[in-house]
Amino acid sequence: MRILTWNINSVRLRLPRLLEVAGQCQPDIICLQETKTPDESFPIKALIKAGYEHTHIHGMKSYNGVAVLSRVPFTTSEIHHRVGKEDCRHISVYVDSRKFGKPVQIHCLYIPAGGDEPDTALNPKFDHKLKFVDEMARWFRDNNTENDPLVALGDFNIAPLEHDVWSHRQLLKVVSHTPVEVEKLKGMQDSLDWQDAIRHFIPEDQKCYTWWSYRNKDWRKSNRGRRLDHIWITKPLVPHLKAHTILTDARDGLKPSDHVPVMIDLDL
DNA sequence: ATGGTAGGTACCCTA
Repeated sequence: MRILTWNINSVRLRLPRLLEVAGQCQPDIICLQETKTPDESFPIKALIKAGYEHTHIHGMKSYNGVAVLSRVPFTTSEIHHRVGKEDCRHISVYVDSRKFGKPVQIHCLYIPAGGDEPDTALNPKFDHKLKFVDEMARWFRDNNTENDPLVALGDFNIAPLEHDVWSHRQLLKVVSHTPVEVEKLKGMQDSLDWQDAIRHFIPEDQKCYTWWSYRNKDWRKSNRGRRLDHIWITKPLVPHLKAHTILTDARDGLKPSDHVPVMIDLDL
């Protein structure tokens, strides 16, 4: 089973790029963030036509929005409201698997970006981000065990490791790489002893990015990237993890998202 | 130290 996550930054504008990625990579399950559209204007027909007959979408006007598009059926699909808001940042689906006595849960997350100022007293968006990550940690721990097969993926808006950013030193005070966020994300990772599926393949001392700002003139040349998009799996899934792909080339071409798709293969 | 670009929307918000 091939699972892909992508912060698409408007699914309506990016539909041709999405169909291109789907055709090239043939993922079984596509998880999107920042779809930026209410469900009634989600381009669902084109995706069904492309083979993604099973859809779980949860969007709103202008901001946020998450979606799961699948070739395989779900047994359950859920919408989760976080930190007392209804801002379309967490949905989940359950997929049956022969390998486990219970379904595999897939959680599609769009963690708040957190604004510019890394100070909760001055910036409510940063406070919201930290509370969101805390709540995720608590919720995963309260609703599951480390023996359950779960996948958590999406735009986490945090680059936790030194080599998840182009300059550790220069980004220590930049939202996405501050010590307080990294500590919160560690708390979330500890909640179910989550394994970082991408760092399973790419050593921690090697640079790895999934996002490059639109503000850089030549993103490839300057290469000031960050690894904001993640795929985490619980321990029972680790023996089934076969491959990963970061579709860096998707940052090129006509009307690219500032994030690139990230993918894993699980034999389920 | 600053400002740079993109998307959606409605004249400004978020990233």
